[in-house]
Amino acid sequence: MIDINLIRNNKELVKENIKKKFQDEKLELVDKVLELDIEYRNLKTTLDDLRSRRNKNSDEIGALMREGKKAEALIKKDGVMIINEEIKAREADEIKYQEQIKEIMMVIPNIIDESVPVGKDDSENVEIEKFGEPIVPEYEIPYHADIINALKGLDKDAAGRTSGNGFYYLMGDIARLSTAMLNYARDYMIDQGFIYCIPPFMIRSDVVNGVMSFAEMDAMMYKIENEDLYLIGTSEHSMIGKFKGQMIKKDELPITMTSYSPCFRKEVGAHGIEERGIYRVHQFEKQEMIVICEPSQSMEWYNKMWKYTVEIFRNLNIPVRTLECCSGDLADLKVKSCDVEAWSPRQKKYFEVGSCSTLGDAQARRLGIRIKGENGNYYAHTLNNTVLASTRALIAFLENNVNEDGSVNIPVALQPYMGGKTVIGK
RNA sequence: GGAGCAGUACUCAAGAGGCUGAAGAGGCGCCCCUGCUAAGGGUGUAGACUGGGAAACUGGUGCGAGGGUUCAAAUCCCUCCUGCUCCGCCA
Repeated sequence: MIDINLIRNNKELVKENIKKKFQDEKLELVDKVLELDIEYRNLKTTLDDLRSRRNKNSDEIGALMREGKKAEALIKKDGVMIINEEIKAREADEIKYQEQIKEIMMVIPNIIDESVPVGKDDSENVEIEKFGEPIVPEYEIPYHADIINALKGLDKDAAGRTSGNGFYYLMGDIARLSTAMLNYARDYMIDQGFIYCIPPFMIRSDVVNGVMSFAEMDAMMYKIENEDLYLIGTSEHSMIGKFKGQMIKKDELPITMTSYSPCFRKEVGAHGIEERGIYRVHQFEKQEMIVICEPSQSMEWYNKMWKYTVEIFRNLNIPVRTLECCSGDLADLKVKSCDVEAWSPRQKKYFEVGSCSTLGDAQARRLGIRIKGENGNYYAHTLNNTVLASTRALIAFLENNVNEDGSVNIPVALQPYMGGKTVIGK
């Protein structure tokens, strides 16, 4: 959500930005919202004036009553009632304008950073940098579910019976490996000075509405029956929600936190749950990082944040690359975003394991996350990034560390979390 | 889950239909005193969101959230949320 003042002062910039994102159908909204804004402000002036008169008259009635001049007070009362009727008649419009303006402001995309490449969709995302050699070994790398099955680490049949398609039992060394990676990632972030946090795994609807659109909610969130509670799709939801409506003091910034949570996703839509593996599932676990900082520092943090993820994956012996989201693929709230992708020696291509974003002040404006400044308050900048998501990381890890005989090497970084084992499945 | 009490600005806190956008205090600014470290005296100041205005300034909203009653609500009524105390239940 951008500041409406930006549209008032520089609507060409806003329109230019919309064009860059190939959302030309939204261009007319800019003029529409300006018109509504003018009408709203005119009406507000009229109504405020009426309210002012009501308040003044009411005060006078109070004064008359104290003096015991009841008759005069009664006459004034009638006058106020007329004013009140006038207010009532127009108040609905005032609310209507406000709602219409907000509705439009919610869909006008955030101004993207000038460094973001212009492109229509994800096919035009730009590779920035490769880390590690994308090696394809002599031997064939099996499908990840087969690697896991060979190690007796997966039971999807049983999960199908207990919970349905899209769920899984991880077992034995594979389950341990999944937790080991999460714990390693957590400790790595703690070492970077991030505060570890275990947030609520369910949030109320007002928080959900603050962090995503209705369409997104519908496609992702599981609702608890008869409760105003939703299972989180990522801990970003409860972590950013933590600061909803808060005024943050300067000396508390930057807030850097790393959170663990299970993530629950309906995955309704284009891809759905269609696989026998664990690539796209209803439930996984994730270590996440969020930063809330001064506007001037957000770009610096953005660049630090994706590098943390790269470093973690490199320490797990997984080649990765960073892929910059082009303008058309960038979600409306985001200023700049990149995916960290892991190398798949089986598919001989990279696949997404994490996503790092700076939202500028758009999310903070929407949620009311402000910084107390010396000369007035202002919105903070918010950022989030995947540290490590269990299932995706597991796939990447297994494909890059599996040996020809089906055993899997455990890199040094992970060994303390695997009871000292250097290899599993031998 | 049941009962009782409470929620006021950055913090603590007074207010119990009109004279309250909110006393008082902490905090913060300035000045003074004292001088081995933590305090004393004086004085000033602010406060959230927003409309108009170049500005001075001037309106509106805002006392946990949302409704209602009233000419007028922090104050009365309803619903919800949160906290505390007691009881019940339970890793």
